[in-house]
Formats: sequence, C-alpha cells, structure tokens
Amino acid sequence: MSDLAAALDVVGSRWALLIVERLLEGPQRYGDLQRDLGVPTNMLATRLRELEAAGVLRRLPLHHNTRAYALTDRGLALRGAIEELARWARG
Amino acid sequence: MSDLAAALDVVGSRWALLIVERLLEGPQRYGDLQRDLGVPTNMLATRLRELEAAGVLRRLPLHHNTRAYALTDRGLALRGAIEELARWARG
DNA sequence: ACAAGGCACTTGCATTTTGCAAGTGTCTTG
DNA sequence: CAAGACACTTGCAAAATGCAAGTGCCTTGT
Repeated sequence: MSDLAAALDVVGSRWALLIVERLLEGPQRYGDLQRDLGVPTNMLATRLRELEAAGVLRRLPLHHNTRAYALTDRGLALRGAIEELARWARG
Repeated sequence: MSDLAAALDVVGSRWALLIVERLLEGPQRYGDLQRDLGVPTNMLATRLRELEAAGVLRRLPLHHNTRAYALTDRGLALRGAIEELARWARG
C-alpha cells in the first residue's frame, strides 16, 4: 500500500478534508461545523469519530453537554496538503 | 463552494488520486493501471472517463485497439498535492 | 416548577457509489 | 482460423452517503 493510499484511508472519505480545513481556523463546535459545511449530521458524527480515532483531532469539553473539536499536531500537519489541493483548484 | 471542495469534486472520488499518482510516472495503458492499482475494471473505466472530461488526463492512441492514458498539464499540476498527502502519511 | 429551546448527537430508511464476476467486440499472433 | 490480448461493458450485491425525524441532557425564561 502506497503512502498516498494510506493517507486516503484516513482522510479520503467524503467530508473528511473539509472538516479538517474548517478546523485549521481553530476549534469548532459540532453545530458550527454542521451549519458551515452543510454536512449531514450523521456523517459529521461518523467522521468526527473516525478522525478522532485516527489521531487527527480531539474533543475539548467546554461545559455540560457542549464540546469543541480541535486538530492535533497530526491534524495540523495536513495544512500543506489541503493548501496544495485548494491551490490546484484555483490554478 | 470552497476551493478545496472544488478540487475534491474532481479528484475526491475513490481511486482518482491513485490513478493520477500512477500517471505521474508516465503514460500507462488500461491493463497496467488495473493490475498495478488493483482497481475494479468498471471503476477504472468510469474514473478515466471523468478525469478525461475534467481535463486531468487524455487518451493517447497507440495502435489498433490499444491506447495509453497521459496526464495533461492540469493533471501534472496535482503532483504537489499528491506529494504532500504522501508525506503526511509517512510523517 | 415547568415549558421551550439549544446542543450533540442517534436511528430508520432511501439513494448513490463502489465492488465483484462475467461477458463483449476488435485485433493480433501462431 | 482458433486462441489470446486488450479495453472495456453489463448485471447485480454490498457498502457508503444522505434525508428526516427523534433522543437525552442541560439552560433559560416565566
């Protein structure tokens, strides 16, 4: 399995990179991600679980039943790849 | 729609970036892509059609019923993004 | 105290995408 | 002129994605 295939195993599913891109701007709450990205709620829940399991992001408890999602160092390291893809789309 | 979302619309489907990565090594024939990537034949046919329509690659007729697939300039421009993703997987 | 609403999800089901296996048509080679 | 390579297509099953409604917890207003 190539390195690229390994990367796509983690961030290749629909919405994954868009979620990470949004989190590059700072920690966000579930409802914010949902509204800003227009991602179906069940998909968002699934992706956040997968990305957390993959070490890309982590939950930050805020209070009572609210929390924020923030990128780990591993997640932040995706910035280069995301910027290259966005640049390609503009190019 | 963000730039990233636009990029993923073109190369975000399964196998798309893996096909492009393989073509970065030079033009390849259908059977080679199929064997090297292990991609199902109907998916390969579909992706090649989409990527050609998107201007990422083009068909090069070789002779009789054989042809090769080669990246266009637009396809070659994906090199940076692919390398960043592969680097991320290694990192 | 109690109703109403925000928040972070889950659940059930329809639709779309992906995958497997087998088949098709054309051309070349023995 | 049979056999095989090549580049696909087709039919159907499985998995991923999407839509809409519902759940449980906590806060805020009255």
